[in-house]
Amino acid sequence: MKDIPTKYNPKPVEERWYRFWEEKGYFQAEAYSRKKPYCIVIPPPNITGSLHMGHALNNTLQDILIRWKKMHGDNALWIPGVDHAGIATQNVVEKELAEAGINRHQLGREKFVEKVWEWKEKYGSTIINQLKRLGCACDWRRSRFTLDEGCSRAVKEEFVRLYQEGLIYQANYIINWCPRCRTALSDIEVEHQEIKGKLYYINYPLESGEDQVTVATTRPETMLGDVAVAVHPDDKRYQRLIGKTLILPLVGRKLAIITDERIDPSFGTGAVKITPAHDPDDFEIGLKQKLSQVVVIDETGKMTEEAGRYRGMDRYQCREDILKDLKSQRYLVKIEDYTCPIGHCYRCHTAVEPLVSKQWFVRMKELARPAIRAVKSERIRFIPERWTKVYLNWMENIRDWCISRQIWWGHQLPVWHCRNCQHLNVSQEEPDSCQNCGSSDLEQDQNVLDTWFSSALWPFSALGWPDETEDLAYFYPTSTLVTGHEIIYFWVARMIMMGLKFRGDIPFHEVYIHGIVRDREGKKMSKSLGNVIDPLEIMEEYGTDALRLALAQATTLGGQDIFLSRERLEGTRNFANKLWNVSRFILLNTEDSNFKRTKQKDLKFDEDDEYIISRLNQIIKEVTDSLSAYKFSEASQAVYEFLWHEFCDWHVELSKLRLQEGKDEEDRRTTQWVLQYVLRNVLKLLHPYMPFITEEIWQHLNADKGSITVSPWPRFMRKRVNEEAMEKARKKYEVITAERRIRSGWNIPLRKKLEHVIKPVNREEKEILERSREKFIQLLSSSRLTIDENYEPSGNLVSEVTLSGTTIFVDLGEAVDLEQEKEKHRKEIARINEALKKIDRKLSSADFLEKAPEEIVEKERSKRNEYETRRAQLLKTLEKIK
RNA sequence: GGGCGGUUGGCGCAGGUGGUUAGCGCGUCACGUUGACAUCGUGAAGGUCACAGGUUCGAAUCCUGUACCGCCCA
Repeated sequence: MKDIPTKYNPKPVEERWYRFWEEKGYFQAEAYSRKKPYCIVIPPPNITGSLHMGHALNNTLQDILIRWKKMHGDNALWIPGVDHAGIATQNVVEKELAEAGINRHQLGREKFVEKVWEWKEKYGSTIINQLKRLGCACDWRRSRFTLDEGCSRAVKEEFVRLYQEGLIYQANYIINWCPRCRTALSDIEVEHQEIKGKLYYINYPLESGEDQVTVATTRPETMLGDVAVAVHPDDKRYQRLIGKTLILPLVGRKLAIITDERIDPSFGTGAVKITPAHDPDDFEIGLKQKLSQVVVIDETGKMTEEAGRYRGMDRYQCREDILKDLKSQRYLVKIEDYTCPIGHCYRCHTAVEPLVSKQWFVRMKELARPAIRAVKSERIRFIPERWTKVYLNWMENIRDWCISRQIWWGHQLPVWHCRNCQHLNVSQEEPDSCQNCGSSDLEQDQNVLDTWFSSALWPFSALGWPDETEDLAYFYPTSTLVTGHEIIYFWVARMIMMGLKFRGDIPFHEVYIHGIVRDREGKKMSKSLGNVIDPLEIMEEYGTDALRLALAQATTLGGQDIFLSRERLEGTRNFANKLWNVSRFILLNTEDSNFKRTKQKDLKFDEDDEYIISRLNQIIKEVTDSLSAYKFSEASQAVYEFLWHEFCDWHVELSKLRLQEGKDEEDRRTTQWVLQYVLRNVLKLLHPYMPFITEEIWQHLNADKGSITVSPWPRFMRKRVNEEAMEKARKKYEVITAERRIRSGWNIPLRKKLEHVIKPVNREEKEILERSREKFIQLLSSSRLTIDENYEPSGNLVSEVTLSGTTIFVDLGEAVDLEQEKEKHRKEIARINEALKKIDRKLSSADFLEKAPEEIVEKERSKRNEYETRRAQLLKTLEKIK
């Protein structure tokens, strides 16, 4: 303990204490406790993932809540786990195979899935280990995987029940198809990006040859699948043509000119080609008007047989060829620049192709209804509140959910097709024979389910569902969900729907939505932009606690996006070092005391003690209140300010004199006790944010077993807040600050001792200052100190005045030019005059006196008095300067 | 096109329910190596709170509109 280094070194500390916590089982929670449950389920990171800043933020906030609640006395459980991430994981393994020159089809489904499991065993725990480095207090015994045995049963249960209730159906419908991943995607898995493209105007001649219609399109290659041309029914330009027939250029197909309300007359020419097989809007129109669907692009993005001589061509190459042909045959009228949103696969960013395909869907309206109610009735609360609207807006316009994916990694549908009678056998276990015809010629559906279909169950599947476990009974509904706004639709909404559906209860009470981590320029951090700040690198360089504190401090109540920079991290690292060093000081100066055995009644607190204990209590309240309201930043800021700028800057400095041995033993013991008392409480308040350094110091302080992790959270004690003592102490600190302004103004270093005269503004202040005479002599570096209410300044004196009007004079000894001193005072007087004018304006307004609350008026009056007193002092001093 | 946010000193941000001498961190300037800490200390400079109206005794804070920036949905 004697050789505590002057610099905090995070690395060994972090390794040591995380192991210790795990070994002691501090993160474990059981259902049988009589304590209040507090439960968070982790937003399961993707098994292919590696910790990025978004994870770091998300999990830091959860860890803060868990650690705080645990100290607060709740039975806090944080359930960890990972997500099997169907498409993403399959992509990763396929890529690996491709390097060896193999594709999954050569391997076959079974072998491929085996390979993915192997991959999972090998790399799937990367992110878990990174979460441990971050300090996460998860109950790792309970770690779950969305594809483990229990979750798989849960998914089957979910599917079968929804199917039996008619909420799952199979249909031929236009869906979003990723030609690279070769699978269907749900609507929200498509990201729209504005792409600079062209708008092509093409002439479609009338069958009669007497006229033509110009249509505008951004995707000319889809014209091969055109089955009609549509205009708005009220569009005057086309009235005479409605019902007539056009000939599709290059193809020769006959197209009817139809009308539809959905056509926007201001787009292009107001006449739109209709391609039901390749455009979602056209698909709807096609259904309504019973048009045929001509499929011209296949699942690989190539042109089909229907495309005639363009068959087999890539969709983009086909576009070029079509344009060339249209041009040479004089059908192409003009080309305009046009920017339009193009859907891209959220996993691989390939442009999505709308395709008609047979897929499985969940009927959402009925599931959404109770989920809307749960939020509207405030049984579930979003924080910040504004996300409620975002959630409701989506839920109220919800569309059916395409849940089947044409990949191999995931939950295969519990559906068996009868090859004999085509009956669909839907059941948890594989049936021996068809329930309809008894045939044993069955084949399981090849599709797997959307990963979110299993994530939707997470808050209860992670607690044991479909079994009715004690955990489920005790911890469900969970308490808080912490996540980013980008997955409100994907995950939050679906958990609410499924929770209500299968548990008859909400999955969580509160949803805390935090911002997205962005770089200095406000861009979202991403590998492709090369602007990532790697949290692992940061932990290495600045320490985990510094990273955590920086992230927590960067959050706002409004859930604004977060900007992270190295400067900010330097700041929190420095703070950790400050904490380290003040602890070092206290440890070195309290070695001969015993905090635990000291009784408060044997101590003698002075004003400075009262001040710091009062402030500590206010901070305890502030931190506790802030955390209760998810004000992560405010809470940490409060301790930060308190520790550094009140405790270190003032109290510790004032303590130094009192720690001298052989002077006043009682005072010395008191000082030691207060230093430890404040430090211990500060460590606790900081522990949720900075678990490692606080544990390290805590262990030094206690030098015995136990852990700060399970120490009780500080309690706010109103009676320890002594307003009067705080007021008095502040008066003292102001005098010292005033003297420092003098030194700074005249460039006098502290090492040079000076003669000081303090002229207290009144008897009361005189008493306060007298009591701290010794402390003043030390802090002011005074060779002689006079405190005199009736002091009449003379000689080469410079001075400063406090807010209340107490003046401190310093004799500069030799003759100095006092012009700048006079100017300073004049300026100050002028400033006071301005302030007084403003106050007088208020106080002379009848309206103000009449309508403003009495206490506000009173405040203005006392402000006025203070200003006047101060001005009087300044004027008096000014007069004496010659 | 609809919706949601943002606009406060050079930079990044705080400032629920109106009354503060408008705060904080970084940066800047000056001084400083007093054994906890130079990852430090002391002091200082720097803001018509985007703009225009309105409500009010009183607006950074509430209302309306405008401008610019960002995000989401269609």
